[in-house]
Parts: sequence; structure tokens; C-alpha cells
Amino acid sequence: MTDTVPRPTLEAVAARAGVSRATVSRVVNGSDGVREPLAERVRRAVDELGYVPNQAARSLVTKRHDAIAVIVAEPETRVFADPFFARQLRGISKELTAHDNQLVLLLTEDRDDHARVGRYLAGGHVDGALVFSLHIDDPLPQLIQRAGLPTVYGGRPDWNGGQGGVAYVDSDNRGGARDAVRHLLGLGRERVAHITGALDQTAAVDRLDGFRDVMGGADPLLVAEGDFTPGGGERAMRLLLERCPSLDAVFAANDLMAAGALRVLREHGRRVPDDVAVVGFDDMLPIAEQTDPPLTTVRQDIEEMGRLMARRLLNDGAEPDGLILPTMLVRRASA
Amino acid sequence: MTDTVPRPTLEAVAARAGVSRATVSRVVNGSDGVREPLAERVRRAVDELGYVPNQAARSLVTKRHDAIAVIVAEPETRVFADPFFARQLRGISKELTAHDNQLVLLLTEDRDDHARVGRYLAGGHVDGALVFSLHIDDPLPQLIQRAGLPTVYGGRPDWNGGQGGVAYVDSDNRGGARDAVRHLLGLGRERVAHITGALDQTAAVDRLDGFRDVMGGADPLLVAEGDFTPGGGERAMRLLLERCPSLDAVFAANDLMAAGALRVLREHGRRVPDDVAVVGFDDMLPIAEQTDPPLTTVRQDIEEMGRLMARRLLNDGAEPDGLILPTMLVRRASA
DNA sequence: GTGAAAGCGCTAACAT
DNA sequence: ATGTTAGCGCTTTCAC
Repeated sequence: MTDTVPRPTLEAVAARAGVSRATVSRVVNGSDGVREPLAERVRRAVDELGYVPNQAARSLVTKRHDAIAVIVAEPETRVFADPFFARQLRGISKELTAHDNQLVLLLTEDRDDHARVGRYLAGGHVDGALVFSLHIDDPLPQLIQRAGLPTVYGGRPDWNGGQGGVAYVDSDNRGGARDAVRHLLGLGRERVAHITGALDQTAAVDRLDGFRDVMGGADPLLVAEGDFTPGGGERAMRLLLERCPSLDAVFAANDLMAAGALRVLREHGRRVPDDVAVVGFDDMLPIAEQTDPPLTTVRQDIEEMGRLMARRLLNDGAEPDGLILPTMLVRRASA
Repeated sequence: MTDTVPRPTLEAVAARAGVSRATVSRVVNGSDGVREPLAERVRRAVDELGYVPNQAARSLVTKRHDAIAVIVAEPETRVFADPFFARQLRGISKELTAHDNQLVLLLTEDRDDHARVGRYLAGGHVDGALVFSLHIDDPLPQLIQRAGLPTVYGGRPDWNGGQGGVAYVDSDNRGGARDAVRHLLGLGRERVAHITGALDQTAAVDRLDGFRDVMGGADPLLVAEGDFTPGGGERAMRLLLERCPSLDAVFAANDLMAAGALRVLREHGRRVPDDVAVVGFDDMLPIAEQTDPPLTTVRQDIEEMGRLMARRLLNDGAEPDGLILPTMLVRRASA
């Protein structure tokens, strides 16, 4: 790494402005109590020297870092196959930026990474953590709790978080699923099937619960387990068609699977929505708009979710409980 | 932000091990020259206390941060509509992790952000920068150069970078485009059209150049400008169909536009590939595999690109020149 | 080989 | 209102 020219220090600015370091520090940090003529002199010196505070030195004494870690635990490539991740990141980034915080991204794929992340968090580089994509039984939360950092989870964790519970932000997966199924029922459909997501993620479980809320004790053969991938959606759709050829509607736990289902339906000569109506979940563009026919789906505001996670963390609004964002049914041609 | 328990310091470890701080420091940093019995005592003390070095204190003296900034300049939402971004990030993350470096993500959308980023880089928080998604005339490179940080660009920048040139990693856009067009010609197609990307990005320009390398002075009406979005692909395809109803092949500068073109073609009753053969660029899954018919396209290894960028930066292999990665034609059903 | 001591650049009491 | 001073926790000469 090429050496960078030594940057001016507080001392240098103080000398140039003919004041003490403390005064410069006050001006730089916007602390009041420096009279105008002086403050102005300092500001000029700062400009002339191109002074920028050394963050390491500052952190050393303040014990703050103005940085938070975003941890995405995703061993599979799933995250990278959809824009979800990028959207949340963007929401987070916006909020963090507004509060002058930096975003340190920690991507983890396997156990080794977990240890590394644990060490990093314990190392006191960041003021808090935002955590995503947890699967049931993920060891990460324990590591994080041990590090004793304020943390907000993205998506309802599967464990209660002990005494105080845990701070998280999630979409109203269950309510959204109910809306989807009710919409199908409202269309006059009678045999509504469901393709679940990977059931080791709470989002999948919650959407399944929503489906059941409305369908009650419907034929269990109308539920097929998927995994949130297009391939999984295809397999599940084939299975459903085999088990219940008479089905007239499908609610898939995400758009990717709905797209897969659409293909299988076409392959089997079923017209959508005439023969079978299809609803997805996410409103993930460009998927939802590009399917044939365009997908009716449940929209969740991913970016807002990211923003709110960051906001809670920064406000120490990280009160240990869940914040649930509303979803919205978006009608297109598939149902 | 809840206060975190004070963590043990070097001093504490030294006391517990009955040695000096200097010795502990040596052991912790793997410096040789500490005899075995002692070293072991220190290691035990570290474990027992759960000591983790304070990075701020360390940086203060070493002036290194073991962190690099990844800057994604993307005012539009394009990045977020495709998995490109996430893939590159993943490659970078892997490489960085292997070298015990952290990834600080800087997302920028507008001019204000640029100033912020400039300040951040100048602030000496990171040891280097990786920069993406530049558009022609982007002011960012200047800011970065002024900060004097080692930098590697993702994708060929449009400016020479002055004296020494500039370090970057890019796919062989031009060569890939040539392969695509030759493939079409090899299929016996005679009127090959091209839908370009946003021509303020070098990737789009290079792909267009590749097209022209092969097609020579073909009818200029066979080239329509797109913008890398599906909508842009649709518009361009309509235009092309209008101008040259006899076209029998299309090379789109990315898969998203190819998908749009496919829809328009179908809408106009042209069969693919029988009437019109279509080739995309990127091999962006799940897009390329999910279109109807699945897309023949030019694959670029995005993750590898990210990895190499990081590697060059860390090795100070940031020699000021370009590294071009090969592309590969992937045949599916559309051509 | 090991320890003592001098800072790195900054903030925050405490004086004045 | 401004300056003086004592560290923050670590690495790194320099003695021993």
C-alpha cells in the first residue's frame, strides 16, 4: 500500500491559528463556547491546511466509532440471485449516511467466518450491528450477544432472545400471506395451493401460517415445500399438479418460486390466470413485472425495512421488540 | 447506544502473565523473539481474559487500518435491479477476508454524497479504495485521486488517469461482443442488429465496438441505443423492428435488455430463434435461464472480477494498468 | 530475549 | 472563554 503523505494534525492547526489544541478541537467538533473572531481564525487554518481529524485517535478516547456492522449470513448463493440484499443495504446506507455513520459489511458463508465475525465484533470496531438472513439454529446470534453490541435483526429471529426479547424489523409476512389468499378466494377460487419457502427461515413459516389462517384445515396435499428458488418453485408446482390436478390457484411464498410455477403451469398447458391464478410475494422487480403474465404479488418495502433497522439502532431505539411493516397486494395479470 | 463493558487491555494481559506490555504485544502480533515458555503464558492470559486488541489504538500508531472502502456510485436504481453488484461484493469480500481486511461500503447517489465520500477517504480511515459503476464525467475519480489513496477501478474508466494511467479490472467486453456476433453470423444470420447499453458507460461503448469490429460498416440503422434496462431493451427492439423488419438476429448489450427484446419479438409474432436469434451479455442468472426461450449469452465472471480487484489493491499490485478477464459464450436456446 | 519509555493524535477534565 | 494537562491502548525504538 503506497504511503500517504503525513496529514496535518490538530497541533498544526493550533499553531497556525495561534490557539491551543483544545480550542481547535472545540471548533472542529462544533462545540459552542468559542468566540467568533477566534473560531473563524481556526476555521481558516483548518481549510488552509486541509485538516481532517484522525478518526483512530478520536475513537481511542471517545470509544465511539460512528460505524456499524451489517452482517449478512448467507452460505448459499440465494442472496446473490436476488436484489433483495442490495435494496436493504441501500436503505441502511441512506439512514447511516444521514447520521454520519459508516457501514462495515460482513459477509459470512461458513463456520470459520462466524468465528471471524465474532472476533471482529468483540474487537470493538463498531458501535452496533445489523443482522440478516438468519436461518434457524444459526450460531451467529449467540456470538453477537456475547460481544455485547446493540443489535437489530432483519426479519423475525426464531428465538425469543431471552429476557428482554430481541430488537427486529420485519414485514408483515403473515398478514401479507392472508391478503394474498383472500384475494384468490375473492376471485372465486376454491382449491388454493401454497408453495412454501425454506421452512428454516421464519419468513417462510410466517407466510405458511398466514395461508393457514385463511384456508383453515384445507387439504394438506395443497401445501408443497419449496426453498425460495425458481427451481424449487418448479418442483413444488409439479408435485402439486400431480397431487391435486384440480387446483385452481397457487400462492407462492416468493416471486422467484412463482416464476418457476408459472413455467410449469404453461408447460402443462394450464392458462394463467384462467385455469390457475398465481400470486407471489416480494414484488421483486424485475422478476414480477417480467413474468408472463406479469405477477400479482405482495409487496414489501425492503428499502424502508433497511432504513428502519438502521434508525432503531442509531436511536438506541433498539428496544427489544419487533417492528412490523405493512405489506401491500399489487395486482397484475396473474391473479 | 448501550455502553459496552470495558474490555481488557494489553496492560491487563501483561499483568496476568507477569510480563511487560511489550512482550504481550509481540506475542499477539506474531512477532518472533519471544521464548516459548513465556509466549505460552501470554497466550493463556489472552485466552482467559478474552483479550482482543483495540484497533483504534493500533491504527493510531501503525497508521494502517486493515480496511478498504468499496465505493459504488450509482445514482439510478439500476444496480439494485440486478445481482451484479452483490456478486462483485462477494468476490471482494472473500479476498479481503482472506487478508484480514474489512470492507467499508460507501454507496453514493448524488453530489452531496460525493463530497462526503471525498472527506471520508481523505480522513484516512481506510488503506485503499475499490470503485465501481462510474459514468463518464463522474467527478468521483478526481476526489479519490486527491485523497491520494491506492485505488483500483472496476471496469475501464473513460479517462487515462494521467501519467501512470490507472489500475482497473474489466471483462473483455469488446472480445465478448465479437464472439456473440460471430456466433450469430456462424448461424447463418445476415442482418444482425445491436441494442447498445447506456453509452455513458465504457462497457456499453466497448461492446458496441466489438459489434462493429465484426459487422464492419453494417447498416447503421441496425444499431439502437438502449440503457441496460428491460424497458430500454423493449423500446430499442421496437425501433429496430420498425426500421429493419427483415432483421434476423439481435445482440443485446446485456441480458436484461435481451429479455425485453424477447418480449417485443414475441409480441410481434417473431419466433426465437427461428425467425430472430437473440444473444445477451452477462449470463445473469436467474434472468438468462428464465427467459423464454432461455438466453444464449456472453458470460463474465463477476465474482472473480471482484476478487481480483481486491487482490490487486492488497498486493499493491495496483500497478496502473488494466487487467482484462476473458468472457465465454454460453449457448442456450435463443441463438 | 525482555522491559522501560516515548509517543501516535485526539478529547475532556480541570485550571485560569 | 481559553489554555493546560492527563491519558485513551497500543507499537516500537532503545537499553539492558
